[in-house]
Amino acid sequence: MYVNVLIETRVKSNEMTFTYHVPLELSKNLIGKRVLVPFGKRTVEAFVLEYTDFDNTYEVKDIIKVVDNDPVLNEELIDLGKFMSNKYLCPLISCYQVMLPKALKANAKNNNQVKSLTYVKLNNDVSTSNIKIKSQLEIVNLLKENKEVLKSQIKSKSSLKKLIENDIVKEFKREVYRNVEVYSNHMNITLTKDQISVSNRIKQSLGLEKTMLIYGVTGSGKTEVYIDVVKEVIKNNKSAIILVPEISLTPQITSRFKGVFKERIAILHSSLSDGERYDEYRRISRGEVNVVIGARSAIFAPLQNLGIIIIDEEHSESYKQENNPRYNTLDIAFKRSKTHNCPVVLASATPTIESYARAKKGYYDYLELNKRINQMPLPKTSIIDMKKEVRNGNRTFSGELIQRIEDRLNKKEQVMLLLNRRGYSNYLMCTNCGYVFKCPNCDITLTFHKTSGMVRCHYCGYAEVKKDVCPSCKKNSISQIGSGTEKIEEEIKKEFNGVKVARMDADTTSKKGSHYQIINDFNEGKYDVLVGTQMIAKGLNFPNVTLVGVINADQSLNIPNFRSSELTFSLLNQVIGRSGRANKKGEAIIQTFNPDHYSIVCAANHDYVGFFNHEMFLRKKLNYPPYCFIILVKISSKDFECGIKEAKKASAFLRKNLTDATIVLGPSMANVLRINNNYNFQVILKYKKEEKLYVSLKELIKIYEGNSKIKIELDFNPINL
DNA sequence: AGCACGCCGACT
DNA sequence: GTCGGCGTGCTC
Repeated sequence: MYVNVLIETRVKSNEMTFTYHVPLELSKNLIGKRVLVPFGKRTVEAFVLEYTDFDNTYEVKDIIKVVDNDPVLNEELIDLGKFMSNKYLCPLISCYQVMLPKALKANAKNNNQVKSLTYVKLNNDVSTSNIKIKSQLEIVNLLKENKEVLKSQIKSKSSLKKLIENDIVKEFKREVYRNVEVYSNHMNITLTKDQISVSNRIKQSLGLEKTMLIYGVTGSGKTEVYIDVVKEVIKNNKSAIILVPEISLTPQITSRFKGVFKERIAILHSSLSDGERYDEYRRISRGEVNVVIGARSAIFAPLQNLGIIIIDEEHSESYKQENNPRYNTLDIAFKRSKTHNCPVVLASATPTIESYARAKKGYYDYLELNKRINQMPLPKTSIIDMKKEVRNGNRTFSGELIQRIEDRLNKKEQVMLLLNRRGYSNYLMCTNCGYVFKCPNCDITLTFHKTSGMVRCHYCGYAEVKKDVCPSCKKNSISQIGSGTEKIEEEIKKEFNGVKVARMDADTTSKKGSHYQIINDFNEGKYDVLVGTQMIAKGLNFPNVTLVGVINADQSLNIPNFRSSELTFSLLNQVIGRSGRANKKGEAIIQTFNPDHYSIVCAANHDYVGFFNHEMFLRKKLNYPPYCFIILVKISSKDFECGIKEAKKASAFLRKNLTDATIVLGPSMANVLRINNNYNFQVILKYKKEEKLYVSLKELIKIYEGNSKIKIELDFNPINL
């Protein structure tokens, strides 16, 4: 018997498999299992994809052993991998690897991470009557009473050892799951009329392959609707996947689900250890849970009998994987929805332009939650023109923001301040000669990390000790340019004597549990002000927050990306929504140098539709999605000249081979030309319908396969453009 | 990833 | 001539 297996290696074609012979004693149900095979001079793990006939064109080797008792890839996942590989033209093996937790990937070193505990019990075949020693008798009596006892609970180790040696006591191992600590919070909540009507609409669609979009303003209680619908799904003996962006996978939301679904839920978030993740995954694949809540990769959870897929904050960029395979979670959700005949529910206060457009066109069912559950109006929001403030000498905080913060401090209410720039990490410049510290390998300024005293490159990882003397003019005049969250924290403390400030960004939340700690402490009123990056904008619910301040709304507006307005609108909308969530009226202040920009004005007016219409007008005019699809063809090389030459060839090839229905732009230099000493060029394809697309792209990939000087990569509907 | 193969410069 | 540098291609 012979099988085709998939090996992690840079082979010619994306789907190339290798054929092995299966020794008779190993030969049952190998599909989807991992096997150990000799490969060249190495021994590697491989996924078995299919049975095949003997092939005499090359010498076929034997499988060494079968790694798994149960398949790690079921039929649906095998199929899903092929679908992804075809859709994104990426290596098939990468699709399978991304679906699985580390412990189940096909890996060179096979580290099975099943945790087990050792128990002891009496050997019933051996008499205990001639035991005289007191400590041994105690153990025997204990085992007579309790049958099975954890080995570590028995105090007299030497006596136990003796009993085991004499075959009176047997020890055995039992598999256990690691104890994943999840806070559980059960609230009895009565749904509002609006929530019930949305919930009912979804329930009516269970069992159908369709997509529904909930446009729900911040604080409209989407979580309750999810819980209500999932309860119904479970009643029908089906299962549910709920996806949330990683940063909003906080205890505030997960504990709500845990409180309702108890041990029937698996929670997959990034702070799980590899072992914990493996345990959660096994619980899912064994059918011990029927609800999975997690970030992007949870879309691959091998639940049988899926009844619904809910994608919360569907606009979030985190649903697109930014390295190979560059999949979009929504695509995978639609595919699984088709397989299982179940609805996909997308929800957001700021749906992507594409999703809302599809809902308007009737491709998606449109549902709306347009009122806050507390019946309060959305926060009154003012826009502050920072150009005027700077003229008055207010560089960081406007007079109005200072005055409002003071007011809240007096009232013992809380304030959140958003600055979408991580930490203090800004670039360093010599104020004498203008020298800027740059990475030697990339065209990127180095960012300063105060904790380690190092400057780092966020693209290639290069790091060096921060210098105090300018390498160019030798003057002692290096200064940090711009302000990050840490600087805001400092300045707030300077401005208000005795104010208690917490900061939440990538630097303060790297430790396990610190995220929860900050949220919890702020919630309990241990701090007056919470300063943070976009991390604080999503999903959090603090009843006592009545003021939200955006320090610099232009940060995301100025990035060179056709989605920058959408991003800005969405971020502002989300963070404003953190204000006034309970019974106190909320307020928000946006500081900006572009007070007339439509994304800022619309965000302040809570006007999604206004924003949508304006943005659609521009997208149509400039021919961007949803009026077309975009594919980014990335061409990179260590050699600048070679890169340009091949990028030109690639664009010429595409112009020649694609029809006139496709616009081929470029080649041009990538946003950051040089990363890790690789020069990056790009060709952009815009099309509505292109029948020769896949044929031509496959051919293009083929031209460069095995070319070690040039790397070519495709990004379907890129988010960074 | 690791190893063989092969093509070209330096040197006993 | 021959040793060895490393770029290139292959592994069922």
